[in-house]
Amino acid sequence: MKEMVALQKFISLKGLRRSKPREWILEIFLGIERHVSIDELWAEVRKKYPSVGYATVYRTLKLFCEGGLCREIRFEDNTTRYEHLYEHEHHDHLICTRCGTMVEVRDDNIEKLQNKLMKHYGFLPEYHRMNLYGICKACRTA
Amino acid sequence: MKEMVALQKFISLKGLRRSKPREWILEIFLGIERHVSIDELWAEVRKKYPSVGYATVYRTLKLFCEGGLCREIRFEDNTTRYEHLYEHEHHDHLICTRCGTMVEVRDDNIEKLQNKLMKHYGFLPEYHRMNLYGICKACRTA
DNA sequence: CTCTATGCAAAACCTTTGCATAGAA
DNA sequence: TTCTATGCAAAGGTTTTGCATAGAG
Repeated sequence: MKEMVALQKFISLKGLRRSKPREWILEIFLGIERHVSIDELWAEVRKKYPSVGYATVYRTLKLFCEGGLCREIRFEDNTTRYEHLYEHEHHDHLICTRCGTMVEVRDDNIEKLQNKLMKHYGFLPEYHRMNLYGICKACRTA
Repeated sequence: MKEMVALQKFISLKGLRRSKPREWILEIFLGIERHVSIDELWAEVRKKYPSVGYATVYRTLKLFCEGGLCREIRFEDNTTRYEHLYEHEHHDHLICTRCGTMVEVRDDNIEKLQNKLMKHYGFLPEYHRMNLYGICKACRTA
């Protein structure tokens, strides 16, 4: 898949070396659509490739971030998670405070106003994080 | 001050007890307008009240949060900080990626769109966190 | 008196690193 | 061969807790 190509390209570019563990971790990571923590990803990787160590997953995720394949996100509940980034558009999150469900959203009007707001305060916009918390439909009708 | 009254009220309500350390910590906390980490606050508290322990500051900040006096915020750079909340309006942050300067802002149009967005996805809005990152004027002209 | 609050130190976590060995190029 | 990558274990940080004592009600 194209992410694997992007990874190998990035690896060559940096003068690093291809390796099986990196390919395995990317394969498993891409197969999970949720945002995963290192622990969760490690557990999943080990199911199929038991030899992989925690530190490798840790270092590999950092490498993926550098290579533009994923993004680290820190939530209010003290957890650090990683989400797919490669060819994914920028998006924000709606998070259910009951069940934890997360929906990726994007609203161009909000984006515009955010940039306008930054400019108004003299900032050159770079990026942003917006998490909207509430109770999802399923939880409200349950 | 009114925050002190609110604190004592909250303490009675919960069947807890008043104490000097709690008053001291609140006094120092309110005197700092920046967002502080536990360490920073502890250092400031000790300057005036050397007997106070780290764990007390830690537990007291949690208590303040419960009592609606402060809010814990976790930033992308892995730091946990606390900001005043009592009778402070909701606000978001503009953060300079060069110097770390933080500006508190509020944009009602954005707020409205955020609520609209949540409702569109079936969420009952509760609260949100929005951090906009960029380069501030001072850093750009420096 | 009774039960909470505190300070200290240690435990529990999570993140990051050092090092000897395996593996790419 | 020469470096990088890996797994393990241990080190670093930070957050949280246990416990004996002080203190509030």
